[in-house]
Amino acid sequence: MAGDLRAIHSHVHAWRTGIFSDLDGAQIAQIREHEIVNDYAKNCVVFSESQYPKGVFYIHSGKVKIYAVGNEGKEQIIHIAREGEVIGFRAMFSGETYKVSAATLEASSIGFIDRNAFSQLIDDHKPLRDAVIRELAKELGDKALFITTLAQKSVRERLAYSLLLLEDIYRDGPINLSREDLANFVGTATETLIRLLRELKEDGLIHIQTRKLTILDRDKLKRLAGA
Amino acid sequence: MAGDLRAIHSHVHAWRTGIFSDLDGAQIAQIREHEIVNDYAKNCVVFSESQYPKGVFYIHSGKVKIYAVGNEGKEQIIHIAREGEVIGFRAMFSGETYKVSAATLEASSIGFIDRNAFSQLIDDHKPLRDAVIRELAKELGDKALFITTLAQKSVRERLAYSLLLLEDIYRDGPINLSREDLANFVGTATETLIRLLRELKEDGLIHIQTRKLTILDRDKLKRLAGA
DNA sequence: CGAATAATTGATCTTAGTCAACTGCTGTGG
DNA sequence: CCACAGCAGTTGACTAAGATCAATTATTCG
Repeated sequence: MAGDLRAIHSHVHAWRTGIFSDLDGAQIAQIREHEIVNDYAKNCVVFSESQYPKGVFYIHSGKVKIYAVGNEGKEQIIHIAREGEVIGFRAMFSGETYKVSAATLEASSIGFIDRNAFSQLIDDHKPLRDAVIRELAKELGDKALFITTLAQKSVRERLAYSLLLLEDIYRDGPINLSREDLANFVGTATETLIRLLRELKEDGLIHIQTRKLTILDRDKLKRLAGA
Repeated sequence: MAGDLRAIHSHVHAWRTGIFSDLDGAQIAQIREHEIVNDYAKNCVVFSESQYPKGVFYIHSGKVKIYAVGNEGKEQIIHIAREGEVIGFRAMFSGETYKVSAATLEASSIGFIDRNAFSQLIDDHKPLRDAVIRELAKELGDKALFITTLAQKSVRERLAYSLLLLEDIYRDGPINLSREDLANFVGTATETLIRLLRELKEDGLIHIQTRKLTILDRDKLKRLAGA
């Protein structure tokens, strides 16, 4: 019973974030009609580069990495999506294939909404449409910052910046990523990442328990990431 | 008189690119009613980071760099816009301040369209709305590639890739940028950029005439830019 | 309990950034 | 029209950040 309550709570919460946040109950019910929910294990591909998108994905629970693969096979993680986020609509709107892939970082429950249904919903509901445009615009602003950070900052600064981003994404628990994924998010080699993590630990900025990272001194990290 | 003809021609052409490309004559006329055109000299700021957007800018002629300034004052050029492009709508839709600045790279003629007028146009014209969403989505895909390139490729590869992008932007003449701007586009130091340019010249891939760069061997550049 | 996979460490090497000096344009006023 | 100031471009020497390679130790999972 307690389990059910938690499930319901997280469900309600999820629909209150991201681009669906402005919709009322009736509209959400309408979306639900077109939604097929699937459970994904850890490390499952949700969609893959160069496919044509057939719809969008709504994350009910779990975490999904959005990444591009460079031509030496190295992943660059562009974004980590959490519950409440809709993913995969970029390509749907551009009319192109996916330029990125998506894979679960942990067991996740993800709904699929057919592209026609979603297009229809967007045409019919101005708030949803505005939310989609706002979301696209916001992400584009985020990417400008990401590009600048990548181009101008040292790996150490980028790591600090990334940890702060990740703390928000993993807001209800410790950051939980493989060293490789973390390195691919920061944009560095795994070995370099490990060395820098150790430095941060020795300086008392973070706590490390194998895969689980906790931030201890947010202010110092911010200073390290910025200026 | 010949001057007038050229002006008209370039004008007509400009409206045929970018997000306005799907509009018919009547719709363009309607936009024109709300447009104020200004001439900008070289190196003029069009809009600036942390301002609140009051509308969007339509480039009739000229080139505009869109850039972010890192906290050591170094510019990172995110995009170079050419005639036909609408700039500054990202921030307008996100409801935030500009996250980037825009400045002319050469003398340019740029129209301003008030935010209310533009919003109205978007709500009224589904094709324009779709074009805006498509454009935002497309740019987001481009940024994913840009991020991956920046994170995984050497400066040499990035330079090759950048030159190919720039060739398309400067499609009607040689690439014409200061060494500093080019370096800030590639994401490297000016000195490094100069050394690599010389190598490309010595290998016969490009031709250099002070500020003007021409690509001689597109295929080799593509190979250099990476698979 | 191993086998497989992930994490860590050390040593080495390369790339690209920084600093400093110098050259060569460009445009402006005498 | 030329000189010169100021800025853009170029070059060299040096340095350091970070990648790569190779080996070793933890973890995890069947």
